Amino acid sequence: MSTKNQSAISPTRAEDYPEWYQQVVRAADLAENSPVRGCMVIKPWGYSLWEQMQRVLDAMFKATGHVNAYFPLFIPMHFLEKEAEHVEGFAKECAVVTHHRLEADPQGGLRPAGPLDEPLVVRPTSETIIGAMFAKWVQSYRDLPLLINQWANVVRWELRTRLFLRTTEFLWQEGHTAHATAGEAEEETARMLEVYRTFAEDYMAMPVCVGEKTASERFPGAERTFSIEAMMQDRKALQAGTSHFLGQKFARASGIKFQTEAGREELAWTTSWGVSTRLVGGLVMTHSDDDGLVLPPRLAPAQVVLMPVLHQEAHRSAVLAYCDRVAAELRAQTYAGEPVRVLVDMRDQRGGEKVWGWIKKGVPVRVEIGPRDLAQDAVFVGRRDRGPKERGGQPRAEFVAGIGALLAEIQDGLLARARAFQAEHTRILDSRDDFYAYFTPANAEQPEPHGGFALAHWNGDPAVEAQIKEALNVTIRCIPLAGEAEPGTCPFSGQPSPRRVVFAKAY
RNA sequence: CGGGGCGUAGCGCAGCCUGGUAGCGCGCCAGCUUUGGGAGCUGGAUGUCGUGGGUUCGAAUCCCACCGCCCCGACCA
Repeated sequence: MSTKNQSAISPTRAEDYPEWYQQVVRAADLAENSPVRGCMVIKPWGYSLWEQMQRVLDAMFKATGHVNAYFPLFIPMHFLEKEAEHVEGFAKECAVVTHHRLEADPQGGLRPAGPLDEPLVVRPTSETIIGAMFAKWVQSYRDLPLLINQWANVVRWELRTRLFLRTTEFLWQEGHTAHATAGEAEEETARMLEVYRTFAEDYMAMPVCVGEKTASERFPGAERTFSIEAMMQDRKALQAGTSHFLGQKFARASGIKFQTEAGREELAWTTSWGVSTRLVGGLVMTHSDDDGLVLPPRLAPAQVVLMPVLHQEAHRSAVLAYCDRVAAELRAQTYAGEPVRVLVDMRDQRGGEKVWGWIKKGVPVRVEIGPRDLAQDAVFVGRRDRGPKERGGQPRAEFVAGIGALLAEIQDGLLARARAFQAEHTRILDSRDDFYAYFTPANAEQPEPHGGFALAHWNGDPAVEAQIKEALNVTIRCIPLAGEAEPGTCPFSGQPSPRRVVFAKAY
């Protein structure tokens, strides 16, 4: 087969962005749809990517004083009823278990038997059950702060799903903490938001806007919700992580009380924060190109893949030995304080197929090693952040010694490119007309990529927010925390505005 | 749940308008050839044409209902 496709992924981003996303996920073998509607099977390459994320985040949580625990999947239904806003927010999307036994039915199938006294809700999030446990664990101010995280699956019965971005069941971590004072809980909320920002930018190479949510976008039951918002290549915003200051609402609902040093009984102040497998989707849509996935080195399950060229039997053992040597030398090198992750692809497959396979899987550095390289003590190197044809020979020792720097260069390059993209599609807008024009595609039938982030003034009125959402499907992604608050005039209401907020279409 | 598109071999699709008993590409299997590159040739295996009903001598094709998938909305991490 001759090479006729210009790119490995079809359609391209420009042709059909949603379809491109699905094809990238598939071509990289990250995940596929399951027999159960809305759920996904995460395949080994996708899961190892999630494992990399888990590993880094888990270390960051531990470094900030948190410990892991595990709470049950099932929540007694009446627990959900404890916090009014929380019920309202999640009731619609809860899966409910009502039976505990199956028996044969007359048609030869199975039917549920043994109804439960009280139905169990499959956790959509664990505030309520963790709150119930915290209430038992917290007696004294000496028990605070209580800093717990759990890695778990949760279920939210969504109407519309997309691999990684929104699935019925997804994997995540949820941190839950209890504190003696509002100030400490607010500090915790900010601290974890900063952990997420660091992770997104330094590891995922995904620049984010950090800010607070408006009331309408707030977590059900939270007093304040903060998020990191990233821009995907179709210029839509992706909420990539959230951190909530829950005030005393859940403490009141669950009875998390403690005695102060003075002997008074007080309600604790709680927080919760989480990121999910949605981050994988965000990673895909931030860096990938029309040839498939592009992984930032710090999270790539394999940072370098070695592909021995084994055409002639006569050279086979020598090439393999050389390959092993290069692999060992690379593994002895470090990048970002860790040994370089090297994978040797020994599969009996045609060279071109193998190369394209790893391009589509996004491995940062590809190395082809054949007899010719061996003879010259060299390697043949390709970078995922460059074109597939842009590759060349290099002395072995030089390549090995420079691998850490090369990976750093790729990582930094991806972040810089993503930052430039975000900056390019962020506008300061001061008139209603400009705003509407910015978010209206020229061709409504086949909308071309348009819009982005708009920094505009807002008077703080939810009605104004709702009206914009209604008209343009554009929402306030966050009220940015960074930078000086610059007062101005809300172009939608003509009223004064304390500062600019970030508007965008969102996932 | 509304609007649009689509369910035919493992994957991607043609065939449907104008009914006659299923085809292409890739993949897979075998053999030979090739080898710094998503290989070439030859041969081969693989389909209750989403499900159920109807019309008909005959349905992938026409009609009805249902199910599922994708996109755009409503809802959401």
